[in-house]
Amino acid sequence: MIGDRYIAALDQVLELVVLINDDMTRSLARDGLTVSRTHLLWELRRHGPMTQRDLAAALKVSARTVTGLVDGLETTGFVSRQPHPTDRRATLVTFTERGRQTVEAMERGQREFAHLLFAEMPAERFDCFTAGLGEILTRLRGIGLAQQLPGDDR
Amino acid sequence: MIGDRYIAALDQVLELVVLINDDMTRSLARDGLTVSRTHLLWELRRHGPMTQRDLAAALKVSARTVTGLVDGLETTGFVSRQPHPTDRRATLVTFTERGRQTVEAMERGQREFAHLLFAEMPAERFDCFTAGLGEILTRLRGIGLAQQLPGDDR
DNA sequence: GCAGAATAGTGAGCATGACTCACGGTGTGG
DNA sequence: CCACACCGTGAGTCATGCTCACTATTCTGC
Repeated sequence: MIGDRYIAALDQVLELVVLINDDMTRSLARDGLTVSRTHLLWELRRHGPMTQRDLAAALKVSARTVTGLVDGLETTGFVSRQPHPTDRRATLVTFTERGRQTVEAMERGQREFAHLLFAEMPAERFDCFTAGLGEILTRLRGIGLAQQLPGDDR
Repeated sequence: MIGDRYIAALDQVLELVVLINDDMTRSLARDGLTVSRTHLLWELRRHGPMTQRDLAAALKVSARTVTGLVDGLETTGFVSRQPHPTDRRATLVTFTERGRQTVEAMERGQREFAHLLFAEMPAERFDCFTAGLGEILTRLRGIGLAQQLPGDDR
């Protein structure tokens, strides 16, 4: 049956999801980080200093959760809270030197990881793989939105 | 720079990981399940009734965690605890009727999902995609073990 | 210019899932 | 038959997530 090949392919995709997740979690733990806290650092890297409110929106998480994440990152010395220059209600979350260096090191690590995954792959297969991946992503983004609508909007 | 294409491909893979994770979490929540509890149900599906100790080993999780997962699944009526026929220390975790039906429904859902992802993809691209995916998985399995050794053995 | 609405952050309290440590009940090998 | 190993779980901890309530501030509309 042809559908079995699809099942097998989906199993492969799911295994990939698990392996990537585990690998990330493990390597982050070595830096004293968690996945959620790293997402926050990444967002900070992309946007520069941000208010916690903006972080909550960017991470699609409640404001309260951001308070907790920043608490943790502040305790472990990756970020610091600065007063907002014009809005005394808000705080600006900024990198410490250690935080900045850690994120830069992670970027280098990611580059190495990408190389390790793809560098030895024949160019033709790489192109075809990314094409297939892109097609799946497009499809997933579509149904992802479709499935969100009935249950919860947001 | 050629490495940028690898980075872009890795970004795609990471986006896939996130999308799949979110999709799974959402659809499981509709059934009153979580990812962890579903892993347990899956293991039960593959092996039949199991002791909690075996479940802990299969899920790569502490025995205490399994107690909590089974507690939850028992409360929501997916599994039940049965006395072990020969070892009075152990309990056998078995499906309830509802649990069995739910898992079977999930299997059908997975089949549909695989179809939805791949059925419209040209055969040639599908073959090439799965080939690339397989290559990456092989590589990841290798380094996954390699990376475990220095940090933690286990 | 000032009252009331909206916004920013956080305390309190809850659920889940992961861990360790300790402990009681049970099985088993010497 | 006794010491040791093993099964499950209570107790306590940590990290994420949530909501609700509250304070402090800012903005708006009259």
